[in-house]
Amino acid sequence: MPDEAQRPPERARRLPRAVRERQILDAAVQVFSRHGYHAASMDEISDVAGVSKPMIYTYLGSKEDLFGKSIQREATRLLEAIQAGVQPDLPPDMQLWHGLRSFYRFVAEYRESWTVLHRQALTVGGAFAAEITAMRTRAIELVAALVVSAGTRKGLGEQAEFSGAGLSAALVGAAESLADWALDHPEISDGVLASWLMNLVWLGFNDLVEGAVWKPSEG
Amino acid sequence: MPDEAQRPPERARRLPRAVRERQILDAAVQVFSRHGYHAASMDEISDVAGVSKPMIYTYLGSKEDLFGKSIQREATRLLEAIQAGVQPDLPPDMQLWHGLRSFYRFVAEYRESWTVLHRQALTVGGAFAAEITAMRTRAIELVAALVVSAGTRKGLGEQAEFSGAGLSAALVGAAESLADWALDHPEISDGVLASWLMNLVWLGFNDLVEGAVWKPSEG
DNA sequence: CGGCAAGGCTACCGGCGAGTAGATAAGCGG
DNA sequence: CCGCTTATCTACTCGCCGGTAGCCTTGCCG
Repeated sequence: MPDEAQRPPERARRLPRAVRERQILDAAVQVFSRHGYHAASMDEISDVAGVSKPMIYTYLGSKEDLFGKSIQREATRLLEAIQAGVQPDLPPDMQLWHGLRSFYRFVAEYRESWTVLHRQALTVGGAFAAEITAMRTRAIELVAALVVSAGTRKGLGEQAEFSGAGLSAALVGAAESLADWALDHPEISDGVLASWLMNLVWLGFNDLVEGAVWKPSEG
Repeated sequence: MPDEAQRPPERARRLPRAVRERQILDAAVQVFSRHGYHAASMDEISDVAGVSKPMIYTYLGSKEDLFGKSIQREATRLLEAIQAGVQPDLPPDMQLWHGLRSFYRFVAEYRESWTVLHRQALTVGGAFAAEITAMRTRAIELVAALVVSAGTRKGLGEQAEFSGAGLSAALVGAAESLADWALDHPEISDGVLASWLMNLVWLGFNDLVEGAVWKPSEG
């Protein structure tokens, strides 16, 4: 089979800059998610991307730049995925439910994105850690708003408002931890995962053992 | 002030091996918790410990050995702190309550230990990550046992048992996340933190907004 | 008071990996 | 078909850091 003439030389087919940049970012996310920032080498990233090292430097700058751009792209993806699934005019519990489902769908589909954001980004001190922490804080505040909203809607917002920040931090942590757990149990659907969390935090264990089960009232 | 004669020469006072080993481990935990495994340098650790680099190698072995021993010591401390606070003959909710309080007390007192265990240990692939993951899994299973025990005690263990693993993972994640949050809010006592979690997971938000509040039934 | 084990140090090696210099080739405009 | 822009490579430099060789020194023990 004379396929050598047909298939152009395996490596280094000339491609427009934008495409190469995307490939490099893909490779970077993959390698960073596997080894973390410090243990990842530019050589391995260039290997995975299928280009040579200088390309990375001419297109995307230093290792730190590259990491920053990787983080930024994945963070944007995550936020957009969640925002796409949430409808702001629904009641708080339904908003949370849809947000959680979108979140777990994203984690399942882009597990490397999630890993690099959740685990690796904090291990580089400085600006990135701050950026990630800020993003996480926004998420917590968003959840806190939902909680307070649900609380005041039923009266007695006092207690809920007081401990809202801490509780929301705990809830976000629970969601993240369950996401990690779900990576090892891909057979569990995002709907089930979200339901577990809703039962855990919205109804609570006590209601659960008494037989009450929360489930989406519509859609 | 003639204090030079009284105070023996600042550096390199001769000390027995056991003491030096402790100092080096203290320094290692401190530096590892600040920079993570890869970004930490043996030079900085030796600086902080107040000894020269070869001492570390003669006493505690390679960088990886040193990290392993640091992890091991801190993990043991954490486990002992928690076990010291828990009484196995109490009902499940009280056991969880006391365990959580001990946990938060430990994190507040040894924040560097917590950081190195929680954040940094996973960034070194291989044996350490596995060890830490195993420890965490044991914690999750322990909590799961409590949950199932509480569930069957009230009848209807079916549902609780089915989702117990995932829920426990979420609960442990919530506890960890709240611990991180508490690092930035040292004015919140361990009792309050533990109470929040108990309300979150044992009674649930729903009961909370309806006015019910869990509190320790004795001591 | 002398010797010797244990404590401790300075000064170095070697490799790995970030980052670069400078050459080469492929396609597009004329 | 000619050149020039842009994509791309090979092959290097250089500093940092894990790890070590060899030497000094303190103080206990007889």
